[in-house]
Amino acid sequence: MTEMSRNSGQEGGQPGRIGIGLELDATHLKILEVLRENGRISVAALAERVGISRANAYTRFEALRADGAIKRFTAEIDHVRAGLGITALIFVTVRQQMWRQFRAQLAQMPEVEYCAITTGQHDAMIQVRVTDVAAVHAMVTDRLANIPAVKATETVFILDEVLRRPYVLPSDRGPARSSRRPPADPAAGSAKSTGPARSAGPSGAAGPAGSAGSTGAEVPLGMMRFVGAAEGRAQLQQDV
Amino acid sequence: MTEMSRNSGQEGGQPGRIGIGLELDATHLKILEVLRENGRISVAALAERVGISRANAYTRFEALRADGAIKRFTAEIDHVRAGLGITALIFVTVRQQMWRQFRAQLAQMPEVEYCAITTGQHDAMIQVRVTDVAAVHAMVTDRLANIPAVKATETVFILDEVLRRPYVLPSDRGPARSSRRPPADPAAGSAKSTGPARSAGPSGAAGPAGSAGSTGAEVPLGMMRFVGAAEGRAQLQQDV
DNA sequence: GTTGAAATTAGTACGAA
DNA sequence: TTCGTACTAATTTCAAC
Repeated sequence: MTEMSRNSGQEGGQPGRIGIGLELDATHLKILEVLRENGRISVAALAERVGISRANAYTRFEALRADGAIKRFTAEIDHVRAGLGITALIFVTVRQQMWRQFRAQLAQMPEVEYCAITTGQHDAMIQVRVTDVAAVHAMVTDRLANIPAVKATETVFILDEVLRRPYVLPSDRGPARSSRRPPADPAAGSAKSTGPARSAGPSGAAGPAGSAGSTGAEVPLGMMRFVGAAEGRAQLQQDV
Repeated sequence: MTEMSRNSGQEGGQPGRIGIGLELDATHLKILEVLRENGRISVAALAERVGISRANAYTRFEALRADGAIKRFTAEIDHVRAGLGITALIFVTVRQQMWRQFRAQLAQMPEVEYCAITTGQHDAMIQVRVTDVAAVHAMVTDRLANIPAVKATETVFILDEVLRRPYVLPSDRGPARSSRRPPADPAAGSAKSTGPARSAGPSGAAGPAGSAGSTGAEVPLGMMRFVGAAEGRAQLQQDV
């Protein structure tokens, strides 16, 4: 039930046409802005905060949900408090003919919180949350490695999560536009920055810590270093 | 009063010791389980679904929030629908004396949805959502590259987000070590409005009564390939 | 798209098991 | 602690403007 798909789950859209089942105006975005920071706000309070009538707020609220612009409401849980103190990223190289199998296996792994298919050196990145480092090891060697679709993995620990915004919205950038200079934030109730100081290894099990290293290569200004796609799947990174 | 005005800071914690202000029992986890899939469920419905009284549910609900186990409630938004069709990961190498500056600059970038400090070749990974590919380029070259703290970057595009779970919980893993077992998701009442906007569907089947689980901790750290700091990324191929 | 009133529900308090 | 109930305040719905 946590599956996602490229088209982001259409409901009101016609086949063959990705996208707009509902034209989102500034008010819609404002609603989303409030809702992403306080998913439990009452519609009445929401209306007041957005500056519209309650009935209007109800209508739009329902429309956003029915349209799929709001996918669901969720509680952000402190995973450390919940007993999952270790977070790791596993970069996976997948045999290109076995994507389906790979995805199917992923669904069987409850410790996986997020998985994205990427360009670059690897094919996918998965984020896992577990109780201890040993569990990461078990996950990688016992489970991932046993999937034929998995050709190679590379694991990295997360030492701290500096920032997590509920969901980025275009309004954060001012008038929804492309790449140009962002004007000042309007009424963007800027996301309260996630508190720092949450280490991934309070139990001392932080694994290979430290990142003293430097790869040396200075960034060549004006030149962005895109990593090419691995083996026959790419096509997203020109336009630079 | 559904405002999130409650302070999410410590309340039950003693000074000098960050840690368990609240012992989470199976009921607490069950509450979290429901809440992460339907953050707008009413406490009454939550109580029914968890199998406790309404008063008890209110008490625990507030305790979880005050304790910080629940950090906040948020709406998951379809970023494509919202106008942000491009997602990218930027791996950043940071000059080690300038972390503070780096973090400060991050807060100024609204397109950043997530940032984690990692072990491995790079020091941080940031996830950005923008309208188009050019915006990624602008972001990396105009903004990131201008931060003195940033020594180098590496960018990768996300082609598809295969799965995102609201938040992983220990109960997902069941009591014992995991094998291959589907989590048996008891479909959340996230469907369309079935009555009041905050309802979650009455008395769904109780979820899997998983208890606090621990993954087998006696796995010897062996052949897993942890990426150390600053080691070159030369070797990529390795069958685990 | 807005306001106002009715019906329902949510949140709180308190005694009992 | 947890439950059950009664009471008060708030929310949602539905009407008319």
